[in-house]
Amino acid sequence: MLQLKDLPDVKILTKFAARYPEANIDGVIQFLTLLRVGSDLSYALDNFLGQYGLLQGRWWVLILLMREEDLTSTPSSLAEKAGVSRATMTGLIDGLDKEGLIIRVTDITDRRKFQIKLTGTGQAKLDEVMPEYYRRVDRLMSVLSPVEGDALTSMLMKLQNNRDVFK
Amino acid sequence: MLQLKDLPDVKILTKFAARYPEANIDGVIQFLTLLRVGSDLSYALDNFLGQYGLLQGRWWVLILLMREEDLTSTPSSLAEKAGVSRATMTGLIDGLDKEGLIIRVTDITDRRKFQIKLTGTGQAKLDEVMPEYYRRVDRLMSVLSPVEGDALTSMLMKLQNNRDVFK
DNA sequence: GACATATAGTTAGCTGGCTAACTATAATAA
DNA sequence: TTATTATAGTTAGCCAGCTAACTATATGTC
Repeated sequence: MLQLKDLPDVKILTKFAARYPEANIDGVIQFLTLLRVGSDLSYALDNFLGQYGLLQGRWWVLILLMREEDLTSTPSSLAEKAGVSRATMTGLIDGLDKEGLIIRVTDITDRRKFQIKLTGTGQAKLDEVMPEYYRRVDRLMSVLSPVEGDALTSMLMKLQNNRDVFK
Repeated sequence: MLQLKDLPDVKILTKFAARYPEANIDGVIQFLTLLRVGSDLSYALDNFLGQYGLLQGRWWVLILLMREEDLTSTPSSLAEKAGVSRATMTGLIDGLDKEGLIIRVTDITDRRKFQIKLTGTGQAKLDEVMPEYYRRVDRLMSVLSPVEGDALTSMLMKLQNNRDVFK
């Protein structure tokens, strides 16, 4: 959620630095900026998807299904790939099912399972959203040169791999 | 929420590129990486704060109060600076109040308002959390050189200022 | 001064996450 | 074969956001 509408000014930084000398101001600003930009972009994406009646969770399920050769997967596998709990995936699938974007097919070989399949309607929804999505992302990222873009990803991955410092 | 546990492989990318030729693969990967790293780091931070009985929302309120000369602010102002709705701020303040980390003081000049003040207990909580927080952030960001860190912030701000492409 | 409008804060009800507990089924080990 | 353990999915209940509607108070205009 953290938005940090207010970057601290010099006076504030001085106050905090006096009380907490271990603070590395530059690092903190970089860190907070990353959190803020990530959260704002995520919000912007949700907003965009909302114009098509989707949100990140549902949209992502459709994409994961389209990735599959037979447009089919299981709730567990989808949950893992989307990074949500199985309980959450149940809810996402319920919603997509109601709107006819996917169907639940019972699995003959294992009666605990369902196979979730992207419907024609679901594919049509993706065909409606994705071209515009790609155009927007392209426009967004166009402020970075290819070299910068690579550098960004590489730095982000370094941080990602180092995130267990918070553990 | 979007976690993208699974970056797409070449076969998948080819499939999507065939159907959606407007896709700029590099840009999409950079974008999704940014969302993912931002969300994972935010999650890691919440996890860290949780060890002290805090979450980002409450922690942020305490910091905003400490920033003030007289350790005092109003719910509206806090809401705006924290980037949450006033309704959400009511809930955050309720929680902090119950734990004695802040107090509500009625405003004499405008009876619609409260002044929210950081208590000694609240300051003590910050004194407990912040040094360790700064150490963790310092360790996290230490994988980037100062030059890289500056470049990261500068690129992030470019993207931030360009996020209305999703509007 | 009285009425209309604006502002501060709260409440109610929605949403999409989560965990933990549950049911059904499958797999494994005695 | 039966008992145990593991797995798939759902349900129930919690949490922290949100918006919209509400109450109380201030402000501004006729």
